[in-house]
Amino acid sequence: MLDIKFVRENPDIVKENIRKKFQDDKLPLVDEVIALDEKRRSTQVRADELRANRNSLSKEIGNLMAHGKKEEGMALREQVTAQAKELEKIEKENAKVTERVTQIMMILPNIIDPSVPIGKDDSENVEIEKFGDPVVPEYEIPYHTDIMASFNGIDLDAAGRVAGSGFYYLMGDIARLHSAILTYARDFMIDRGFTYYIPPFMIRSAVVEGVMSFAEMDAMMYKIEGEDLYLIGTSEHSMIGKFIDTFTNEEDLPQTLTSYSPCFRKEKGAHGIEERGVYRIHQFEKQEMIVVCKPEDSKMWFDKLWQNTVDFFRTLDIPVRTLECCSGDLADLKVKSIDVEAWSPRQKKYFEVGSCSNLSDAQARRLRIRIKGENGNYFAHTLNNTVVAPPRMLIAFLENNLQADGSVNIPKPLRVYMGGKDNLVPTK
RNA sequence: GGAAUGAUGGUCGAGUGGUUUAAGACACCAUCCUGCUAAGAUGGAGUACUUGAAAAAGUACCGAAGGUUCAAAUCCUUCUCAUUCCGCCA
Repeated sequence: MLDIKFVRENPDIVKENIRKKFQDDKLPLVDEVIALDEKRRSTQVRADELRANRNSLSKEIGNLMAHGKKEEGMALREQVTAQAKELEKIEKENAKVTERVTQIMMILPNIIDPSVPIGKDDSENVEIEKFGDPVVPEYEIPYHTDIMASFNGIDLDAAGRVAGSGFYYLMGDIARLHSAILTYARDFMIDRGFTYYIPPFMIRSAVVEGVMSFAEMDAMMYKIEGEDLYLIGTSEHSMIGKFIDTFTNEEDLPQTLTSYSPCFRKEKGAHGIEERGVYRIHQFEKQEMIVVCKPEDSKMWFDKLWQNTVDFFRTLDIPVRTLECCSGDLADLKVKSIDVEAWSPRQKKYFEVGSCSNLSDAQARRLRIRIKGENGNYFAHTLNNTVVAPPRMLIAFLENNLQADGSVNIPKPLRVYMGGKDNLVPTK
């Protein structure tokens, strides 16, 4: 969400930005919102005048009544009643205009960072850097569910009967590996100075509506029947929700937080063949990082955040690359976003395992996340990034650590969480 | 889940329809004054929007949203949260 004052003073920048994002249908909204805003301000001035008049007359009525001058009081009362109609009309008009202004401001995209590559859709995203060699071994890498099955580690049939498609049972060493990765990720981020959080896994509709659009909400969120509660789609929802309508003291910044949560997503829409198994599912777990910082620090934090994920995957011997979202693929609230993708030796390509976003002050303005500063108050900058999200991450882990004999290497940092084992041997 | 009580500024706390411009205290900031582990005096200080070059002014905000009224912190309705008691429970 942009600052209406910025739009008023820089309509050309706002329009140019819309063009860069290939959303030309939104161009007329800029002039519309500027005109509406002007109208809103003029009606507010009139309404304030009327209210000021009413306040002073009411006070006089009070005085007159107190001194027993009933008739004079009644006369004034009629005056106030007379202008009440105009006030009501103006208030209604003002509310209507304000609603439309807010509506437009919600869909005007944030000004993208100058470094963002221009492109229409995800096909024009740009690879930034590769970390580690994307090796394709000579032996065949089976589909990830088959690798898991060789350890007796997955039961999708039973999950289908019990909960439907998009759910899974993980068992034995594979389940333990899943937990080990999350615990390692937690400690990895704590060691880098982040504060560990376990947030609420359900949130109210008011918070949901704050952190996402209605369309996203419909496509993602599970609602609890008979309650005003939704299952979170990511811990970002409850972590950012924590800051809604708050002031944070400048000296308490930056807030560098790492949160664990299960995530629940409807995943409405069609899925390709490579999304079978535990790639795209209704329930997964995620270690996330959230940063709330001063505006001048957000670029620096953005680079630190995605670097954390890259480092994490590299300690587990998984080759990754960073892929920058082009202008057309960038969500409207974001100024810049980089996906971390892991190498799949089976598919011989990279696939998304994390997403790092800088929202500048757009999310903060929308949710009134403010900083109390020495020289006045201002909106914070917010960022979020995935540390790791198994079981999808297990796909990359198993494919990259699979040996010719079907066993799976446990990289050194993970062994302490796996009972000291340095490899897993298939049961069949 | 049932019942009772409550929610007021940075903190405590007064306020049951009209000199409330939210009293008072504590904490805070500025200035002044005073020779002693600091006290005192005066003043200032919230958030948002609007008008204005500025000084300043106006409006709204007493948990939230509605309502009644010329006028609401105060009355009415709904909701949220907290505390206590009972019940249930890992």
